[in-house]
Amino acid sequence: MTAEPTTREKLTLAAAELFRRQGYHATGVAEVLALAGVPKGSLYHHFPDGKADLARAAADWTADLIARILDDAFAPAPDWPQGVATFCHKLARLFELAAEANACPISALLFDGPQEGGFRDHAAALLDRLLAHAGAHAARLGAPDPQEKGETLLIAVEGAWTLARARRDSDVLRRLPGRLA
Amino acid sequence: MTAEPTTREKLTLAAAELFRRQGYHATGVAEVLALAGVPKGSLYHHFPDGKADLARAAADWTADLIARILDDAFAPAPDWPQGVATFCHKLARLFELAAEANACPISALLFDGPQEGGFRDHAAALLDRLLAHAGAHAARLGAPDPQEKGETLLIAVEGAWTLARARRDSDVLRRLPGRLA
Amino acid sequence: MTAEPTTREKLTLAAAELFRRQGYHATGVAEVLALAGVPKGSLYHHFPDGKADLARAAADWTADLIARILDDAFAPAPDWPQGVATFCHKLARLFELAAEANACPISALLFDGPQEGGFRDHAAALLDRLLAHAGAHAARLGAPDPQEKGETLLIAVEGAWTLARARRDSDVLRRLPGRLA
Amino acid sequence: MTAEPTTREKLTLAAAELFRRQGYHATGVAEVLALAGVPKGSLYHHFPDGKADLARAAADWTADLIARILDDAFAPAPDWPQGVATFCHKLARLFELAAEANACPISALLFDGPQEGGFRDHAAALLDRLLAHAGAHAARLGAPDPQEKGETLLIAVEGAWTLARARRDSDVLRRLPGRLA
DNA sequence: AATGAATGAGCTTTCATTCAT
DNA sequence: AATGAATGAAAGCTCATTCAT
Repeated sequence: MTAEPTTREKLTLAAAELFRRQGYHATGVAEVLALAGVPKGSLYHHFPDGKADLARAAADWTADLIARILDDAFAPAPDWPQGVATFCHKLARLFELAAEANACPISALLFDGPQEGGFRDHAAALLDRLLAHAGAHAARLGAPDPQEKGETLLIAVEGAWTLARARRDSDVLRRLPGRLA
Repeated sequence: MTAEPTTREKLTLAAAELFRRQGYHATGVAEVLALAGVPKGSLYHHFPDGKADLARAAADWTADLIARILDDAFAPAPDWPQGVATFCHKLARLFELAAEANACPISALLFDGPQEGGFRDHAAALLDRLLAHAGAHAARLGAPDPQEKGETLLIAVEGAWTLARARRDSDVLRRLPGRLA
Repeated sequence: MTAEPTTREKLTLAAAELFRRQGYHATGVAEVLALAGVPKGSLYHHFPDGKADLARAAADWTADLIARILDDAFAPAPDWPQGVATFCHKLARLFELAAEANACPISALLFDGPQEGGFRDHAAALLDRLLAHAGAHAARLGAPDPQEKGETLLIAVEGAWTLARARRDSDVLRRLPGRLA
Repeated sequence: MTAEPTTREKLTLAAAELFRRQGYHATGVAEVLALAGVPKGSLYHHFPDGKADLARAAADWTADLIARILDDAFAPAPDWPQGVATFCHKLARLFELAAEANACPISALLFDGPQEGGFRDHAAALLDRLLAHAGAHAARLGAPDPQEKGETLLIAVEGAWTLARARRDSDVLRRLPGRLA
């Protein structure tokens, strides 16, 4: 039995979904409210800074999602390369979930947001946490140069998602481990 | 002797610059006109479809720029890896030119544009032309699997630009050849 | 030993302060609640008609304040002119209390309030009471034409406060008795 | 044959009228646009800072109006007191023009406006110009202490308008010269 | 009596575009 | 071809108020 999500959660999820699919600037708060099923006035009760706050919450939520996928892929892995392979397959499935306009969640959360406020620094901090997270898995699995391993994984995944999106083909992500070898 | 750029060229350049730095939706036509130094009413003579036309012209211009950089890097190269190294260094310099908010020109032109019209297909075609271009250089230089070489280069460069942007550090691009080896 | 003010008193004081400083329409109920340190939901228990009620209470409180200042100035005065002089000096001190944006409390309470409801008539009645109050002091002190004396005092004080405010200089009020002579 | 007023003039006049009658904060830009008969989008072409710009323009227009009334009253006057009398009668007529809610144009333009931006200083400068204007007439007519004469006139007129408004009686202004004697 | 979430009408402003000259 | 005024839909946000606990 799943509890009814709170208004705040509904808004965060709707924002994360729409900002990723359409981008921050291409998405209106009215769209977010409609998808969340929440009336206009409620937004500013939970997110006093409005759309910018929504972007922060969506970025946080997305970073948590990626961290969880990293853990799911690497926790049971016997070594780093097999963890990478599992991670890429999981991302390919994530890619397929949103049929149209699959912006990479990581890029989307990092680079499209309010220009004012500390959004960019906040996003950069989230990325650093993700890189540290990946690096920790690499170290635990005994990979040499664990921090660089994490960075390389991120670079590869970001680039592959871009090509997958242009081609509308999730297999670009699935074939990524082979390309890296 | 460089001729005074035409109004159309001024608008295209300004649009390419701003769309890359801020994104299509975050940029207003008024900003483009101001940067181009062109009066309000002129836009629709040169770009009858307005902002969407501007996006197409900016994407074309950017694709030409990347193709030119590819040629400059690979034409004099003795083999594929050395061409890759030169290309990455040239991109690092391009990255540094726009001090702030360095969106990757390739990603920016591909994914942020008008949702209507054939923009997305147009952008995908531009990317395919760039991949073919890179693949041709790989073939000419005798690299095995030339088409895949081109794709891998694109993936690596896209991902590295992303990390470089988050870190605000062009060296991520300069160190990319070492990482690929 | 001063008792802790009631919620109603806290709200009235905060409203009187803010309505005078910024005007009724420029002040949000949220601001009043914040200054009073009272939670959102409490307002409508104490002031069922909401903001309009708050305006009435603030006007009443302000009228009482002015009446008290009149009494303090004129009760010990040997004659009308000396009472006027004391009153002007007391107002100059009141002016200085609120460093910025010193709207005259009398004007503020009279003319900026809800447009509906009997607010305007209520405020006019308060002013008449103040005029009668001043007139009574004039009569008691043996001034000729006591009612007109009260009116003239009000006119002078209102006008002087206006100039003092524009000049940000309380001395305009202090020099008023000399000007009247 | 009066020329059709420009859009800018229509907006300025409508704003001056409504801001005086209702106050700056109680007036919506939509009301101004409706009274001016101008579509929404045009406002920001002529007044880039929107409502705040409108307040400045309305204040300027009102200051010019008062200066003109001063000139009309004092230019033909044989001495200062007779000029004052004429001026007060002209103001009484102005008072009657706007049947309801007759805020004093001078006070309204000075004290109710945007809180940010240099509005307050701008308004204070306008008042100083008006005071200098009145003082010049006093000097020309040979009145002693001409500058103070101007200030006293302003104080009296401001205060009298306030009482006239509360009483809804323009005669307060007409009787002002007698009171000053 | 007290509380914080909920509510939607209304606010000012920005937008890409069109029109008249 | 060039220009600046005009246009109204839509944007993000604030508001006083009501509701459920």
